[in-house]
Amino acid sequence: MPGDPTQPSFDFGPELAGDRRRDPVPTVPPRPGAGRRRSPTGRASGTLRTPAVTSEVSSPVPDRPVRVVRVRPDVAGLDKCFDYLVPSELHGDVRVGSMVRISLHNRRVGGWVVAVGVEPPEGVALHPLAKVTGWGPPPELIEMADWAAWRWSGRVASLLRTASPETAVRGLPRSSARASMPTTVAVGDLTAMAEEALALPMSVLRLPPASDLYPVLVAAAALGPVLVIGPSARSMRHLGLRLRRAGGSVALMPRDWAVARGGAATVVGTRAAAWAPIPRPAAIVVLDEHDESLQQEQNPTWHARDVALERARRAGVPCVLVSPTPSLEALAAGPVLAPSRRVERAGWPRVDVIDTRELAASEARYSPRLVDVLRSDARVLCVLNRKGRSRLLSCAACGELAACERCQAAVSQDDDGSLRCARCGAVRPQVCLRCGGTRMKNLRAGVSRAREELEALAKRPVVELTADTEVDPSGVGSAVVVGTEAALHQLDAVDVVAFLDLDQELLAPRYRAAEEALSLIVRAARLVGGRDGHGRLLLQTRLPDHEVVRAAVLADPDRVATAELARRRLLAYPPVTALAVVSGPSAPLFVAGLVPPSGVEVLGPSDGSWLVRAPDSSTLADTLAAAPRPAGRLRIEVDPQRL
DNA sequence: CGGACAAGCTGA
DNA sequence: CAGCTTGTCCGG
Repeated sequence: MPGDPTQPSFDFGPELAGDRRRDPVPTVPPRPGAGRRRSPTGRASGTLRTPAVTSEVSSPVPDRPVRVVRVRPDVAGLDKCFDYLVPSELHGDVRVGSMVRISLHNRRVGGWVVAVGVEPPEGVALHPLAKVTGWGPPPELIEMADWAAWRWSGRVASLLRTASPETAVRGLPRSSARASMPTTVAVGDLTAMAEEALALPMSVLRLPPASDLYPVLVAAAALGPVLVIGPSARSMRHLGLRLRRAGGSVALMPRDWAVARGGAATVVGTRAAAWAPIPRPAAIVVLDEHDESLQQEQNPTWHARDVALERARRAGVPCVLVSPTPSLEALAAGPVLAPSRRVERAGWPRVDVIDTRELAASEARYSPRLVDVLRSDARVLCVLNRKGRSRLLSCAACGELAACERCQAAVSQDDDGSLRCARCGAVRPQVCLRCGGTRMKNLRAGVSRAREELEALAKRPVVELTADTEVDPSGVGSAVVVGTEAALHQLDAVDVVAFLDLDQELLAPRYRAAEEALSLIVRAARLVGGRDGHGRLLLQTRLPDHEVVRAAVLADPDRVATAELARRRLLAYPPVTALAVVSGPSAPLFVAGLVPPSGVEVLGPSDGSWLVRAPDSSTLADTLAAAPRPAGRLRIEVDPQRL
């Protein structure tokens, strides 16, 4: 296939050829809007003399080739840029974003060209670049990395690494195919909605769990080379391949980095694809925007949604956040488009709520309704978010809770029956510390224990599926599956998902518990399908009127959003405010250097960490950036998912 | 981060 | 005081 971008003929792409022909200075015109928001401040500047850079770049002198470039080294713990000479034979290969090797302090290290045509500082002997490794992120992403480092109080280099190819890219594939779709399948209402969303600068598209998102992808791809991000690698790959099969030019990240950098493909990928090197996206779409895996766990804790929003804003292109249950952050960012109530309801499954308060104690854990389902031939997944045999025990004789003799934390039961403390790791035999009794009552069964009990009730095999069990999900066959939420990721489709103890999710001591619980229900809903199928969710709870339960029953995620926003206002939690958790050995020193402006509070320490609360993320970032960074280990978690 | 170099410690 | 450890500084 001649135009297939996945089988490319590699050469130096049109961009490079053009540079050679027209102008030896492959400069990037400074975008007038780049400084609109408060610019990423200070730490990165080092010897930067910005005015000189700007004037150089905006009025390139043709007969003065690139002689000096500014390079950001890929060295952890060094947040500074340095200037280097470009040997004349490398002029054509060096542009903003290029990956190079430099000698720094007698070491060879990698780095990125962040500016060209730099006025070198006086009195410093410049070294030449050691090597041009290959293509790197486009200039917009070099700027985005500065912004994100400021926004999440992190290191620029770590973000540039995310935006860079895994192996050196010497040339870009010649791409003759156009990125847009040659043919469009008739897909009805969803296409119209997606087009409506794409006509707005920013919008939230609330589509129920059972929706096929392919029409959204097609509608976006019709605009040109777009960037589409979602949490699950499998489903993003699937969507991308569908588009490719229909004739679209598709780059699957991270594998097709070079194709994406070529700029003529629809770019599809997971979280890191928010940094895909597509030079001029026509739009950015984030699927399942509510999913917490779109946020990076390690520092800097950037969120793909926020990166996408900022990228789109800077490029002046539409950004669409798609989710069955948009986060409060998304709802705060723009208008919501949703299908009719009829259509939205059809895309959520039927939900049976079992009020366990009304059941006899013996039936509360496994309700008669659940037992009926277990004894049918339906494919059933039981979700219980507790691993092991038991998480909370009490003495059968005296009722004393089983606690750790060393640190008093609640202990849980190992598979061999001994009691283990999750906090300090102490292990002791199953003996009551108060009365010496040796029989324990399970107050909360873990998955292993539940498996045994369910098998007795179901009268058919029950298999356990957690993040660390080695069961091939396809080999489960007709067995009932019991597992933690990991099972919701591993299985493809079932008839019934039963939450054995939804209250554990609803009452979890985390400020996002309600959103997280609804997110789990959405996952479950995807496994059982929409209302028109025969799939069902079964929720065992003592809180049948909780807004999460009501939202699932009524297919109305807005109930959670409304209740949750009121709570966040009351407690001054995000997105009403912006938070950062500061911890680590150097935290006391860092916190001492903070100068909180009015409206910013520093709370703590509690367990060795501080909480910084600001009215908005921009103020938070400015406050954190203004404090000196002490040496030593320091963790600054901006936008923590948990507190 | 990690190399360079200086200051501090140890043992004969 | 050689030989080593530990700490601080700085990179173009």
